[in-house]
Amino acid sequence: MARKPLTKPRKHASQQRSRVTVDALIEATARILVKDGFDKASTNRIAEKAGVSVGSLYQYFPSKEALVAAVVKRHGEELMQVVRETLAEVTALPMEQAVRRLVLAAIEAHRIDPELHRVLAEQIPRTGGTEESALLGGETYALFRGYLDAHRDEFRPMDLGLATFVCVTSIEALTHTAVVHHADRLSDEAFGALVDETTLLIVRYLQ
Amino acid sequence: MARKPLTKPRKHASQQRSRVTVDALIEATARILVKDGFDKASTNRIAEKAGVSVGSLYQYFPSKEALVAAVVKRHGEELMQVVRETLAEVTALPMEQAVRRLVLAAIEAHRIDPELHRVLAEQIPRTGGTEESALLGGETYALFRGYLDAHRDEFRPMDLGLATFVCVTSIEALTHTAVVHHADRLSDEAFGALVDETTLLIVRYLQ
Amino acid sequence: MARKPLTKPRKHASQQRSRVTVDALIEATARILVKDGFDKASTNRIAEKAGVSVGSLYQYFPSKEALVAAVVKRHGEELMQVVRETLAEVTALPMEQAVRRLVLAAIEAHRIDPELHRVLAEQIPRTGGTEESALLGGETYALFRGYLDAHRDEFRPMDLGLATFVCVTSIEALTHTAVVHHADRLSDEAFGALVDETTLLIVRYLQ
Amino acid sequence: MARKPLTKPRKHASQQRSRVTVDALIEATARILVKDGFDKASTNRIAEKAGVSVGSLYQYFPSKEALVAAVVKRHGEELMQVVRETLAEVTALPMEQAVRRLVLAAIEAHRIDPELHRVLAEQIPRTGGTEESALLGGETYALFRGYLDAHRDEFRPMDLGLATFVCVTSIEALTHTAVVHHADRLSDEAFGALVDETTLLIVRYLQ
DNA sequence: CATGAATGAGGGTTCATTCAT
DNA sequence: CATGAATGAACCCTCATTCAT
Repeated sequence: MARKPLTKPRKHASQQRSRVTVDALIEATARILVKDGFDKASTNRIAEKAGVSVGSLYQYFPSKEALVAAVVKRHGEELMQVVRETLAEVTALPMEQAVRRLVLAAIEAHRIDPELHRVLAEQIPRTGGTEESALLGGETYALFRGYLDAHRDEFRPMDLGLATFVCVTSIEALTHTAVVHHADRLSDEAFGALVDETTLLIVRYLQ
Repeated sequence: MARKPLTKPRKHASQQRSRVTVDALIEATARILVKDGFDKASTNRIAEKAGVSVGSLYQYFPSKEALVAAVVKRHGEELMQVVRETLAEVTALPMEQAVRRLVLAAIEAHRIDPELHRVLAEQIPRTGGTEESALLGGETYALFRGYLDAHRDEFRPMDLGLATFVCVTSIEALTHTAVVHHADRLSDEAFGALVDETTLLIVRYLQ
Repeated sequence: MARKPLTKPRKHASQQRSRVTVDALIEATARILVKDGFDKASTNRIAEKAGVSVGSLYQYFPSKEALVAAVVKRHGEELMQVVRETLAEVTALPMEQAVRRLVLAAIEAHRIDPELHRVLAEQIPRTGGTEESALLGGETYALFRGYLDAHRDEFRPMDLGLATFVCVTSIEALTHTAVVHHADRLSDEAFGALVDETTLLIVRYLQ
Repeated sequence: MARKPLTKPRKHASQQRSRVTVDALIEATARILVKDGFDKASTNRIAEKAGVSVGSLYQYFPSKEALVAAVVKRHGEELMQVVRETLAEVTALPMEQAVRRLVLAAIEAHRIDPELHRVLAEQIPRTGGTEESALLGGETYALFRGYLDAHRDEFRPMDLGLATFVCVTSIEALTHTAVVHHADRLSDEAFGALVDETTLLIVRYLQ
């Protein structure tokens, strides 16, 4: 009956069995979210698909929201993995190449699980406070800003925070829209062209 | 017996009384969407807030979805109003001024009802096929592309379709994110700076 | 999305607790059907009378129809029990005695639960295809025809199928009408007379 | 709101316009009953099909039940018309011919509107008290009994009431089942054979 | 810990009936 | 009298959550 909106996992799943169960639940949730959407994703179905009982589900997650939050977190971490690695590789590169690599990384990130990305981006009742699309964690901003800061002398003088916002938001939007909404209609060349243009957009903006 | 999810209003509400009721329902839906989110917006509550009975609600809208679709449509038309007017005014202007005006218009459009805009953008189960956020109707693309086409000689040679996509998507994302997610944290100067930067982004890209 | 009217029970209720619940639900449905008729029999009321929650009801039956179908099935099986047993006992008997026993069996069958029989016969939206009043399953025809076939030499030459139809339909109608509609007005002697007459009707017809 | 179960027409529809409206309503009800069944027959739809407003419907009939009762009454009268005429014609005929004519009349009566007959017989919540299927009014019994009485010397001695019950019920059941449930599967010869058999059944019984 | 039967509030929707126009 | 917008009780059904086993 009571329906408290807890959002944190219940336990840290130290044991092996637990870990497996938790993963199965998160994965099942992701799959059902993709197939049926948030509203139709019922905890009973999730538990069933995960091969455990509803009771077990509630052993590890205090609420449906917590489960979804875990999916968001997991997917977000996969995204950040890509972003982090790319930004590390890119530090030494000249600007244009760096930007191009970043754009490619953004596309790659969106392609990890485009369907899931879409559902999470579109129909998850934002659960936290300010959340930057939740999937893009402030870390991306920090990393990118770090890059800009390190290469400050290659650019025109600018407000770093603002420039970061402009670049990150644009790249995110362009790659997201392309991958998530137009992937089927876009040929490889078209994607290539998009990368060129996006790179151009950012490079000219920063110069 | 199949039950198709109708999305069209049930009657055209030609009479006065009807018109008022329909408007009240759409408005109530918008308000409740904002306050409670899509999932918690129940038809009974909407009807109550609109000051009519559920029965009346279903006299004018065949389903909850149709009601929400009407809200999307109404809001979308308000947005398009702004976009259309601005693009008309702007045709004769030199590029930089034109772009600046467009960016301002985009902000203005997002400020019509930012809370509602956010809910519609984020948690409305996309109802149609491809829909570009549904709020941005293909018309925006067409209009902007028309502008680019008319001013082609002021720009570098480019793929018009692609350039339109890049510009529209970027402007949308930047203004949307700023207004919808950071409005409270942004001073007027900050907004001014954002307009400057966005304009710069687009202008340099097109030149 | 289409929503097919399921008619099969949801799970086979193998466990003890389940079995009890399922029986309670079927019994409650039967009782409410008798008291209020089909239209007024609501799932909530049925659940309440069965002493379980609506949720439980839907755990075992996917729809109201399925529940009613279960009642029909249960009652039909009780009827067939009587019919089957009687026809087995009767094979060796001379015709008149056999027919008399059959008529008595028909009355007995209708008396199992006359009120329920009436509602089922009268107001249950026929759920299957051709359904012979659904309560009388084709089996009765087959059994009776078997009897006629085995005793063929005692009768006049005739179309077995047609004769079966005539006999079964007549006996059913006479006993049904008597028990279901006139039980209160009929004395025991009157019933005795009815049995005599019905037997006479059939015997003379077959000779 | 209030839902009183009145059953009598509201006015006698003396005026011409009224008569037409009332007929249209009854006819519309019959058609919708056939097409959608009792549960799906809504007063709004009936009114629409009849080409009048719901308001007008309630001007002439105090409730949905009254409307259905009127349909039952009208159909019942059409049946009785046939029965009455036939029994009048038949008085002078020798028994076998008389019975054969009666059986044919019963078939004819069921063929007036078999679909409607079926719905009325099967799914109309019996609205009155004892009602003999309501469609068969006691008059049939009286008329048939009259015939038996008049020809008493041609038959064996018998309880007239009981014999009437047996004959009327059997003929009704056989013709009803044949026409309403097997009409499509029965050839003309099959119907002929059925008439022969039914006649035989009754004649032998009475002799 | 796991299980899954049980719960019941609440959701979307329909429809007989009324009543202001 | 006719109209049809409005009403709202009631219906069927779902699903997050609990708890006895």
